[in-house]
This record gives sequence, structure tokens and C-alpha cells, in this order.
Amino acid sequence: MTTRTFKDPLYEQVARIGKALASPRRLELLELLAQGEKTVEMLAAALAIDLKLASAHLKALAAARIVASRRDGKYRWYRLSGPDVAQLWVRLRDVAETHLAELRVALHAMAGAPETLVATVREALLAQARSGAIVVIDVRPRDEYDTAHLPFARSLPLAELEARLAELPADKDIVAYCRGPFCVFADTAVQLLTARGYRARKLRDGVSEWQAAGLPLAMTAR
Amino acid sequence: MTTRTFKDPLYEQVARIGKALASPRRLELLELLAQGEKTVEMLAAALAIDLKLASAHLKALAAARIVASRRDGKYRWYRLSGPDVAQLWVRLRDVAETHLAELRVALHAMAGAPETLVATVREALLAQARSGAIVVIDVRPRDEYDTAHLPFARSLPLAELEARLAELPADKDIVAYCRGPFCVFADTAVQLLTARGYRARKLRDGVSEWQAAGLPLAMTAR
DNA sequence: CTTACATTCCAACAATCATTAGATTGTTTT
DNA sequence: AAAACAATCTAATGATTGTTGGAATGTAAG
Repeated sequence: MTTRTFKDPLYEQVARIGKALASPRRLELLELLAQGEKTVEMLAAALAIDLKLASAHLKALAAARIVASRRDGKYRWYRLSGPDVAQLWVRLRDVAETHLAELRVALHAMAGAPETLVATVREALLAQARSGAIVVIDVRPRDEYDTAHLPFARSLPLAELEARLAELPADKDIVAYCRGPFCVFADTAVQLLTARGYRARKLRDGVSEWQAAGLPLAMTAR
Repeated sequence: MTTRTFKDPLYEQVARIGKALASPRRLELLELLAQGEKTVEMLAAALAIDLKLASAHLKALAAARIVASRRDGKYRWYRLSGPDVAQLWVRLRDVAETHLAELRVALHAMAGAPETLVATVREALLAQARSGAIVVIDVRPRDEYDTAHLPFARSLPLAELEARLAELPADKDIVAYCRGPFCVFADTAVQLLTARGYRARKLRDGVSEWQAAGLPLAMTAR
């Protein structure tokens, strides 16, 4: 059949992307890269894996063309090939959460499940943040905040949170977010804040989820 | 690090879906199942592969919970677990097309690339079909049309097209669509119609692409 | 009950993939 | 030029996957 000779290469090409998404390590790399450019060293450290292994996985992602890289001196900086790649990660995770009960169980068990803000309140949250009724804090590292953050969010990296508590108003609700539903930074921040008497909640979204919902992001001007 | 013991299972679960998307055969199965329920036999025939192999791939898809099945007599009917799975396939294919030049080349070479209607005209097309200015034909098998089709589309399966040419008005533009960008039915239909003096064009969309664009579908009442 | 048939299970093989260790390539610093 | 360092390449391993053939299961029809 002549059709097969035309069709097979098409599905094979798409499967290249599928193969890139077939490893938990590579998915974690994608999620990190969705926060901004990183070096191999940074990524390997974040995943707690060998540098060579991180390099090999990045090579696989680059072969599927969903990550790109540039060299800057001794370092090579990796990034996602486009915003559509971050969206794909969000969609893939959504499908997994919808259909895999095991994932929902694991998510629930993750951080003792503090009160979490869900999807429906995004616009309301934005309005409250705009009016100053609540304070939204981004607890990721500063460079990730600079790359892109939620509108009206203030950068307060988890590592500095305890030392900079004085910056937070005691009389307002605080909403913390980080890299997304799989990231525990915001959970930790909420625990710490709650222990210190603040009213704090976690927002499930990271910047990719926020953008996937069609809402705008902000970035630090340079 | 205690974080790893929590995080690893999360990415592993999502990677289950990724693994399911890592094979060209399984992707083709997903696209077919997006058109409606099928038996193993039908799927194996469509892919021109062994029945056992089709069964094995379906088992892999079922293990990732993105397809489900039911038994009816001697047959087992497979279906997608939800509309989000078809959407994921569309997004995955879009990312592949955006970032893989090889796929764009293969797509272009596929059917001699007849004049193809692109994304931006969807609403306009719908309006023209509604007003009767053009005729939209669904050249997929009848049962797929019954499951879901574009609004105002008329079923005219490719296999019956030649015999039923009289049903088409000679003075109107005809737009043919099939299972999506990877399907050649509409290309073949356009070739045949053009050869017979009709003004015919292909619509790239299938029902999943149409739905992913946020537009409504219709289905045959039973 | 036997036969026919759709599908799955099991075993085997080759091919591919993840991971690790050691050697190598570029680039910067001294 | 030499030393230091980031990253990749090569080779080897064990594990996983795709595919095929043969046997087994479940259901419907004779």
C-alpha cells in the first residue's frame, strides 16, 4: 500500500516528541526549563543526578528539538524551544492527573495537602492582588522570577523567606506559588508562614499553568 | 533528600502517559480512536499490522489509561478515555510540526499539497457552510461521521464518492475533510472532484482539530 | 458439545534505552 | 603554555521495549 510509505514517517516524527516525554527525568528537566534558562550543572544539581546523565537527557530533548541551547563562555545554557513546549508539559500532566488515580494519590500525599487554591479562582485572585487585598509571593529563586512571574507577584525566594518575614504585612492574606503542582516550595513557604501566624495559602499554578489558562505574565525589565 | 522520594513518583506517573505516546503505531491508534470506537480487528487492518501487535499496543495504551474498552459479544471495542486525550494528540502533533522541519517536509510531500484551508478561516468556513454558499463533505467512513462531525457537514465516504457524485452541486465550492492533517482521504477526494470539474478544496482539520480550536461538533442522533 | 472466531497470554528474540565510568573537547584563568 | 573547569563523547552494562509465533481464553453460532 502506497499510503503507508507516506503516513509512517509522519507518525514517526511525532513519536520523536513522544519519546522525549517518555522519561520522568526528562519531564522534570522540561519543567525546570519552563522556569527559565539553566546550565547542565544547575539542572543536574536540581535533579540530584550525575552531570553526564543530565547531559545525555538534554541531548535526547535537543534531538527532539524541544530544547535548544547556547554557549556562553564555559557554560552551555539550555532553554525550551518555545512556549508551546511548556504548554505541552502542562497538558500532558493534566491528562495524567485526569486518568491516573495513582498520580492523584501521590499528589495528595505529597505535602500534607495544605489548603490549595484551584483553577476557578484565577481571575478573582488577580483582581485581589491588583487591589492589594492579598499579597502574592513568588518563592522560586530570583532569576526564575525575573524571567517571568505572575502579575502583581513579589519575589520572596524560599531560601530568604525566614530572614525577610518583616516585608510581609501581618494583616493580609498571603498567597504563595512556585513552579507548579509538583513543586514543594510553596508548600514549605505556607507551612513556615502559618507557623509564624500569617494567613497563608498555596496557589497550585506556576507560570506555565497560569499562561496555559490564558492569563498574562509579567517579567522584570532589564 | 526527602523531597526526591515525593517528587519522583509524580514524574514517573506522567511519564507513563509519555511512554504511551512514544511509538508511531500507538499514535496512529490514538488518532483512529479519536474518530470513534473501534475493534482490535479494525485497528489492525487500518494500520496494516498483525492483530497481536495491535492488541499489545492497545494494552500499552490501556496501561497508561488513555484508552478504555468494553466487550460486546465476540468483539472488544476500544475508545479514548476522554476528549482530553484527543486534544493531547493534537497538541503533540502541533509541537512536532512547529519544531521538526522533517515533519513539515514529509507533510508537504504527502499528497502533492493541493490547496489547503488553514486555521484562520475556520469561523468563515462555518458561516459559509451555514449559509449554503459552500458544501462541506465528510469523506470518512459513515460510522465516524455518526460519532461526531463538523456542523453542516454532509457524509460522503470516499469509497462512495464516485458513485454519489450526482448529490453534489456543480456550481458550489466543495470543501472536503477527513481525520486530520495526516489523513489522505480528503486529498484523494479533492483530486477526484477536481478531475470531474468540481471546485474542491481540502480542510486540514479533522474533528479533534476543530474541537481543539474551540468550535462545536455535531453528531448523528440515534 | 463442538466449531469458529476475536482477542489475549506466554515465550523468545533483536533492538533500543538508561545509567555509569573513563577519556576527550572546548573555554577560561593563571 | 599549563591548569581548572563545564560539558560531551565513547564504550560497556543491565533493563526495557517491539515484534513474532504458538498456545490459551472467552464468546457466539451450529
